[in-house]
Amino acid sequence: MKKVVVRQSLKDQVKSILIDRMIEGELAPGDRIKELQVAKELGTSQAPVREAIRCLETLGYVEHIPHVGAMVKTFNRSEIEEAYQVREALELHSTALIPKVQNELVKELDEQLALMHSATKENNIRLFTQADNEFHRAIVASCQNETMLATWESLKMQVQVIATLVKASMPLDKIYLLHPPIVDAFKTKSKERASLLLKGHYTILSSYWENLK
Amino acid sequence: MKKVVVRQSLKDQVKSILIDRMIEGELAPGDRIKELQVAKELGTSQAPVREAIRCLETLGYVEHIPHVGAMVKTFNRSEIEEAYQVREALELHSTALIPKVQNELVKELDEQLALMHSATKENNIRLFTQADNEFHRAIVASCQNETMLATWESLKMQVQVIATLVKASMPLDKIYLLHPPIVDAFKTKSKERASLLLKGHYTILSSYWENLK
DNA sequence: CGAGTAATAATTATCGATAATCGAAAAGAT
DNA sequence: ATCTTTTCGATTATCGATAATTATTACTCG
Repeated sequence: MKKVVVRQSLKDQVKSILIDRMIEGELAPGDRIKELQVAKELGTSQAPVREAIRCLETLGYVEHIPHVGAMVKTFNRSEIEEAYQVREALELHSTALIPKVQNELVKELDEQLALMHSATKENNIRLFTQADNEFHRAIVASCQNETMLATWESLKMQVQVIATLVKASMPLDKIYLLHPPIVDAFKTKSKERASLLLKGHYTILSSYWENLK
Repeated sequence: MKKVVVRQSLKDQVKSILIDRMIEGELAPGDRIKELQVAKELGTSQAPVREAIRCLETLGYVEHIPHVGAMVKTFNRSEIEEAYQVREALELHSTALIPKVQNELVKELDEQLALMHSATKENNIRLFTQADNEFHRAIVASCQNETMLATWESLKMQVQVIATLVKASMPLDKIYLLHPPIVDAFKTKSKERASLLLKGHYTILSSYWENLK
């Protein structure tokens, strides 16, 4: 892998740093992000920080109120449910759009399945979630529609929240078991069956989510 | 209607002006947008213009290359096709999600149907496209999912392009005729049938689009 | 004591100027 | 003549400072 000179704009660097802080939990939902404060910490001026924040805003990571400021976004129940429904729509249609099921896809699904399986044994929610995400992402990616994939990825944050919450209360092995049949359907080139199973997968997870009150 | 004092940030004003220019055709796809030039024209500094452009970028209206500048986005064939597929996915799933078909929806669809009909007679593509858009928007809106609607609307620009092109070559009355059956299906509360017809509508339009070469 | 109002502090929004970067044109080398 | 290097103009990216706005506190008057 070539390591070319890194020439990243300050805006991009600030953005990365802020995202990292969110992942690490240093920046929790509801926290204020003050432009000048961050600028001072990172040794830049206000401008790049401001741009980075606006960028995070469009990604749906922060909420911005004019003349007041930005804060890390907190998702309410309905926003999360909504995002999940959109995600389902995209995945089901993606499945239908796959021109011809490639071995590449099946291979990727099998790999993520294995990762999910081992994460289940260790009860590692973080690892499980990651593999789960890659699993579903692979399906969307395989329909060769960049716009579809970009749209799907724009829901990442909301799905992250629901995933963590559901997985904390629903045993990982139960979630895991929803996936192998889907791969089997793809292996037999049966897109219709895969689509149905995927739909069932969402129905079951939704009902678990409903009971989380 | 109350007319409260309008206090719009410069960024928002610049954004509106630039969008207007795009609609009016003063800013055509491929045109450069130079920050300082626009700032001078509008009598502001560079900063608000810069923010406005970044905003348009995330809306997908302009393309921005670091250190080079922004230009009005031109969509290529595949981007347009892709957006159309995503839109189909969202509309089909929205139909399935509608909890109970409300009279409100049917009424709205009927209204837009009438507008499309009169636009057909006058052969007014602009008016037809607008009604057509509202028709499909109403379906997505009726599933009560704000995220779904926002996602759908994010594809506006690409769909605008395909709509104009297809309608220039396919007679409006043929397009019009695809819609009444959908409304009928909703009237009889048959979501499954509506979904199928909607799918057929997209299949037919896609095939027309394919032949446009 | 309490409601309304003025002063204040904190923060964003905007500005004008400068630095960094890119693309094209000019100059030089082979 | 062609390719590379240098220079230059144009434009974006960043800076530090100021204006505008909001939220908070302190204050006045009944």
